[in-house]
Amino acid sequence: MRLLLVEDNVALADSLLAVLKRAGYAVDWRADGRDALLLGEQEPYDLAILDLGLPGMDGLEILRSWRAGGSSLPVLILTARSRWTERVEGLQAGADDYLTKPFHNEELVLRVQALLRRAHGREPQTLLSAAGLQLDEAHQQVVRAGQEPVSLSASEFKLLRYFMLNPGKVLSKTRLAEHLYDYEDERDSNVIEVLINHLRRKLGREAIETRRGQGYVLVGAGA
Amino acid sequence: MRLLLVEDNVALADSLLAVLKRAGYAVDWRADGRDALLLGEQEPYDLAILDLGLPGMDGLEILRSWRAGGSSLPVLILTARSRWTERVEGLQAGADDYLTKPFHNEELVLRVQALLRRAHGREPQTLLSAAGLQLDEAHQQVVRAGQEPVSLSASEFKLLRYFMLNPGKVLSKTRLAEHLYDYEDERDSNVIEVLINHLRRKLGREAIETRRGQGYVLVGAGA
DNA sequence: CCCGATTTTAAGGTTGGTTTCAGCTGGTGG
DNA sequence: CCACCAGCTGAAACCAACCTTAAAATCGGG
Repeated sequence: MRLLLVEDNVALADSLLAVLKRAGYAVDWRADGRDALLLGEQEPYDLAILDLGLPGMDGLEILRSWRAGGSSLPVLILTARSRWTERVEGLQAGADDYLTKPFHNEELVLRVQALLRRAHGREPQTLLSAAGLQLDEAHQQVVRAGQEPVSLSASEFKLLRYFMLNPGKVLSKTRLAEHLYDYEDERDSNVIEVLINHLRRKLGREAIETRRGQGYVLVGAGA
Repeated sequence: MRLLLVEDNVALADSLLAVLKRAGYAVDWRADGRDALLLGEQEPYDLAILDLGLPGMDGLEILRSWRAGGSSLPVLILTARSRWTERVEGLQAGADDYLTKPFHNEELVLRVQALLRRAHGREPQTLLSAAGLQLDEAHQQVVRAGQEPVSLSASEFKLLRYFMLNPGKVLSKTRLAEHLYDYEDERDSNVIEVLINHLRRKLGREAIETRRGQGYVLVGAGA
């Protein structure tokens, strides 16, 4: 699967590139609107992710130009603003989906998957792999190299996917909770600790390391 | 794989062409019925997609003419109407499958794949089978290995077919609803649960497993 | 227009994942 | 060496997701 990412903020683009590549996509990145316009016309991408508010040429213009040229390339729009009219404008210009910043990386990956599935027809093989684990979205289970598949509950799955999208990174309990409950204000509870416990039980004690006072890390399984 | 697309609506044809090409097929497109008739007789296509209600010559006539000439070219019919009698008429004329507009691109590609697989002998003839079940498109029935056929209502059928096209995969209620009601926005209801209940009643309780918070899976009938 | 079949809504019961809780463990700084 | 506190863990309580049934709305054929 080849994606085109059009985003002028370098830091954000870097992070998105990493996330998308880890999710198994081949991604090209352009910061300039005109470049992107041409590239999208010439190369056979499966999907484009388009930021609005670009230098050189606005995202909506690019999109309209592609559509005018008869392209049916699936397009996911990113924008900082969340006004309802903007959303409508984007969809009218021919966008297939719309995501407002800030967003969770996971949500981006989910939307990309949904769009590819819908537009492209065939279910892309979605195996997210990191740290000696393979996460199978289709079957909602994990496989440790050479072992039986382990089935996970909904929140265990969501948490593990977050870890696997950020392997080797220390993730604080606050951040994990925010991810799990979409910005809900923090309660005084140890839910995360319990879930971590469940995951360790299913994946092996050593899979997730504790960094006292900082958070947790998903570590590579030996290999 | 060479496909022939016969469709007079230019916009729709464009979009279908894009989708099918992206799915890896070489597609020729004809808008006129007579052209298509000749082309289908002369060229060695692997499959034809035929719209009903064409200028020049109706889709059903083309199909009947091909069949009269002894062709066994797999044919997938597209139509705007959804009446049950039409469906039967199409299948009796020699169509191999039948798809009513509007439909998801995803579904079109899935059906094309299924038809090609079937035609190339990799699957038992004329029946979609998975998980110990066989789906009889012509009669809207399912057969469980070695048992009486069970007839299904339209939506039960549609849902079950989606399950059988994705055996072993976890399908969320949202996704099932999207598939059932082509793009209609999500209503707050338990239709899917009720339908699942009906299917379980007809296929056996264990045929569909529930993954709490994630969706449902069609499981193989124990071998 | 009427009748039977199908689809949708609604309501109450059930269940298993989620959350809480209470006691425990072990690292850390004084 | 001790006290403290972050994190661990088993089990109980809770609640949203799910199931089931039945009645109401809708559809399709005659």
